[in-house]
Amino acid sequence: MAKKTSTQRIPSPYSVSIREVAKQAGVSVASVSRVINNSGHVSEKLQQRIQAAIQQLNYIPNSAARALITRQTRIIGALIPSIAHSIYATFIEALQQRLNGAGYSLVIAIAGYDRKYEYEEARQLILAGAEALMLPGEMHNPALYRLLQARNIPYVLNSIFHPDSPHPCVGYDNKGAALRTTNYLLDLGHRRIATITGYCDKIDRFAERVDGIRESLQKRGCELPDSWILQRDFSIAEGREAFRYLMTQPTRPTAIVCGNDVLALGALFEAQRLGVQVPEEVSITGFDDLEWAAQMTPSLTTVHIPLATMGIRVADYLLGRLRGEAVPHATRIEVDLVLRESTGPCR
Amino acid sequence: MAKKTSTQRIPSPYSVSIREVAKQAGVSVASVSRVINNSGHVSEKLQQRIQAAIQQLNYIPNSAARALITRQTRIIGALIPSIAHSIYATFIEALQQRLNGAGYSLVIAIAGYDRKYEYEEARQLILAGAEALMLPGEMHNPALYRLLQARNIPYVLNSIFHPDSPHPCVGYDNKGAALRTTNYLLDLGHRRIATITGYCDKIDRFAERVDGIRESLQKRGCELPDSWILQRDFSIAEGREAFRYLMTQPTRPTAIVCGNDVLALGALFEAQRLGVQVPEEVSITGFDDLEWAAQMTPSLTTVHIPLATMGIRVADYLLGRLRGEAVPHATRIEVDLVLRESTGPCR
DNA sequence: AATTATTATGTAAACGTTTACATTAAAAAG
DNA sequence: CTTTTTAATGTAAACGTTTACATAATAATT
Repeated sequence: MAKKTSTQRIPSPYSVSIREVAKQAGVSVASVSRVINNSGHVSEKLQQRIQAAIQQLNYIPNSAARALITRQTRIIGALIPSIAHSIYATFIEALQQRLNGAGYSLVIAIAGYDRKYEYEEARQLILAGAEALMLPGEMHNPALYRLLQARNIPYVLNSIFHPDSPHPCVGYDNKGAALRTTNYLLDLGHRRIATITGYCDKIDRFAERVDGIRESLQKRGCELPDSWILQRDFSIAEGREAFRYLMTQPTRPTAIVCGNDVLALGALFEAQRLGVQVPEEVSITGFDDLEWAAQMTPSLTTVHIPLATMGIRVADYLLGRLRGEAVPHATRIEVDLVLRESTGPCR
Repeated sequence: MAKKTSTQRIPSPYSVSIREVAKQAGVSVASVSRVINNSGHVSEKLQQRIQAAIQQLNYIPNSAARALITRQTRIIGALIPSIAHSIYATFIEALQQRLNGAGYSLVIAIAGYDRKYEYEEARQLILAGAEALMLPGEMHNPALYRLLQARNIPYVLNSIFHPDSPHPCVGYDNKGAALRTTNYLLDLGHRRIATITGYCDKIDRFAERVDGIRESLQKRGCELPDSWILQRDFSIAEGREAFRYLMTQPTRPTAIVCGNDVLALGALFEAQRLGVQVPEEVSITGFDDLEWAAQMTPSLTTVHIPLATMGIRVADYLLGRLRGEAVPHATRIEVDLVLRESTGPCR
């Protein structure tokens, strides 16, 4: 009776290993490795033979084996709330470009706005081998911070500037920017100012922006009533709805500070539909300076964020940490209020 | 004289290996492994002890070691031309969600519009361990196709539907959609039709859309003069410029088919600036149906693409291939012309 | 020419998992 | 109470690299 055939590991058919390259070139695996990583100590002659073999066999080193021995996956993870609006696009593009240039790959995880879910995504990122992480804002699951600490994983927060926080960050002063925006509207004579913004309890950056508006108003003896803080998901439709609501109230604001450009765009679109003149009847400001902000009619007064710069700074921070260099704990990105047509003096 | 201290490999300080978990739980590494992968054959009692040890030590398996032995990195790569405009956002988000659900990570590489550079990015992706790849459109470096073939890496093209091509794809019929759009304009009485679109030699999807316009016109005895095919980078500013150019010509088109929504948005913005009435003086159509297309005034007649569906189908194709299942060679995504306010009868 | 310093090349031991196979323990059948 | 079957657990060999160390070859010095 024939014995049952023992299952045997079937090698992946098309994989070429360093050993085959070495055999083809008639050298040792060590020399091949040295050529791949050009760590020197290989004669010109051998180098050529090995390069030829690599070409011939279409050899690409196995990343897993490499990562295992060097303890470097060369993967960096980024947690993003959403990419549904292009807010993050330029930023991520710059970040990725910079990381690629340094031989790292960026893995993006879309975390949504739930802290529990975000934690799971972060875990996945680490499981996937991420050596460092980028996180949006400061409000995260404490378990996530503990995990990063425990595993000694470099990370950096983006889009905020909190120099006194224990967590490193690269970003801008949300409160200050909103404060300046509101000051500008006050200077134009506006006193009744409302805000259409994101959910402050979920996204700290919106909370900070509201704080800035409130502080600016209070310093001039004005107030920001709770009923004029309209918190919405950020979509154009929600911005439109919120604007319509404000316009149907007995007392209307003369100026609206929007938490971001998407909401501002909604407000502008709805103003157009309702025949509300901007800026004559109501001034509108945004935050982000997305591409169309400058292009539409009326063009949008908004806070410009140098997103590409922020991407580069984030990359440099993480790369610096991974190289063991000294890096600044908090990096400030300067933002500017760009004055355009959507704001004007209060009538 | 003391001998020079020999360099020794310094183990990463905070990494916890499966061996430590095994020791902590008082079991063998095999049992720990079985629990991690819940491959069964482990008693309730041991399972609990092991889970406790994992929790206690905050153990996360080493992805590299795992990938090395299983030959699975669980990484899928996506080549994206650009994320500067949110065109890809919804698509990628859906794709990523689906892949994550199946335990895979998505690595995105921004490839730009240069085929040589794209090849390098693809190589990087494979070097990073990507088991499968998604590529936009069909026009790629032949070397890239050879590489994929040689290494037997599953891949799929997106945003096109070429059932007769040797390459698998998930996407829509660009030519057909443009043809239908143009037919609709012809039905409205338009005869002088121009197009503002992307660079056809770089991006096949734009070329196909132009083909569709041309074929539609020819069938009705009309023509698309070369001077009315305006190829631009896609930005709002370029769309504005192209529209202005068309409006200053001795003979104006009465309708403009734009290659995508961003260019259409530019045209609409410029029309507003110039005081050109849309659709009374000129009808404008887009392609993509981005969020604001429905929201602005006038709202934009455009081709709606179910991007989330496409993302899911792409994910399912690649996951199917990786599981060795039979998968459809070409999957068609149905697109619809959405009629809105930016188009009307020719005067 | 002999010795020493330098450089090139090779050998083999890790890295942290998974898993085939061996062994042991428990349950079922005789 | 054996014997057989089934399930639980352990042992050790891979996986494809990198790199410390050993050795061989070459160049520089005496």
